[in-house]
Amino acid sequence: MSAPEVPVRRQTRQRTAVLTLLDQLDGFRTAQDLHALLRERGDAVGLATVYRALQALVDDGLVDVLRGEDGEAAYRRCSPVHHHHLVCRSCGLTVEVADPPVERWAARVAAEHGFADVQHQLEVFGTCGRCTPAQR
Amino acid sequence: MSAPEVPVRRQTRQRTAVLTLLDQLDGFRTAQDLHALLRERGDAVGLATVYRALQALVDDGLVDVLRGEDGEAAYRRCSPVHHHHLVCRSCGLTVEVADPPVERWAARVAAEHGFADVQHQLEVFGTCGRCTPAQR
DNA sequence: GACCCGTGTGAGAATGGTTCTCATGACCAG
DNA sequence: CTGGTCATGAGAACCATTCTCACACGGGTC
Repeated sequence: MSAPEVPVRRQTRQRTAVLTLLDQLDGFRTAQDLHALLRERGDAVGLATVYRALQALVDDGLVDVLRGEDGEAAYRRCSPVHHHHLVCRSCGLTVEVADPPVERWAARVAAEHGFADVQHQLEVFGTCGRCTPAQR
Repeated sequence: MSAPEVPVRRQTRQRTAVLTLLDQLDGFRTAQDLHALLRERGDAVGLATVYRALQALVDDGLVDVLRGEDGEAAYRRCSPVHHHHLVCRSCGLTVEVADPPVERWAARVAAEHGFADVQHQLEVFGTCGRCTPAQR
C-alpha cells in the first residue's frame, strides 16, 4: 500500500522541554502534572501542546502510557524494547521488567482459542521496599 | 477496628435490570452502551443509576471492569474467581483465562525488587477466529 | 395491611481530563 | 531572506463520570 506516512516531526522548544522533563523523572506522571511542573520551572508550555507532544512521543515509542483506575493517563520515558512495569502504589517508583515466559504464555493461550494478531498489556502494582515500613 | 460495614444492598427493578442485561451479553460494554440498551428494551433506567449499579456489582465482585485505550470503562459479568481476559478487538468476544504461571512470575519478580502487597493486571487482545478472515 | 426510615432513583448540573478550533508564531528548505 | 508548512496556545467544545437534592420505594415492624 502507501508509505507509512512519517509526518516530519519538527524540533521545537516545547517538545524538547517535555522530553527533557520526562528524562529527569522516575515514575509515571499525568499530562496535567507535567504541565504544572513545566510551568513551575518557568518553561511554560500550553496544556494542549503537552498533550500533543506526549502523543507524538508515544507514537514514536519513546514514552509509555498507563491508565490509572480513574482513567487518567500517565506517561513515562521508557526504553523502546518491549517490557512491562512494576509500579509502587505509594511513591510511584517504577521498574521495567522483561518476561519471556509471559510473552510465550500469552501467545500460546491466544492460539489455543483461535486468536491472531495478539497483543497484551501487563502491569504489576505493589509497595516498594522503601514504602512498606511506612505502611500501617 | 470497626465492622467491614456492609451497606445493605437493596433489590430494586433497576439493579435487577442491569444485572440481567449483563448476564445476556458476551463482551465488555460501556456504561453508556448498557444505558442505551436498557432504554431500547423499554426497561428505562437513569444513567446515574446505571453507574451506581455497576459500581456496586464491581464492589461485590460480580462484574469486571476494563479501561479501553480511550479511558472509557467497560463492564462484563464475570466469574468471581481470579482470572484474566482474552478479548477480540473486532467483535468484543471475551474468553476468561486462568494462568498460574503468570501469577507466580508476578509474585517472584515483585519479591526480587523488594515489592510487597502485589497485584497485577493482565489482558490479552487479539482477533478471534471468526473475525480474522474478515480482516484485510 | 399501614407506617416509617433509610436507601435508591433520576433529571440536570457540575466536574475534570482530553481534544478541537483557529488565528498567530516558529522551523527550516530553498 | 522568504514562503509555506507545521506547531503553538487560549479558550471553547466534548464527553464520560459524579454530584445534588427532592422524591419514590423497599422491606422491616407493629
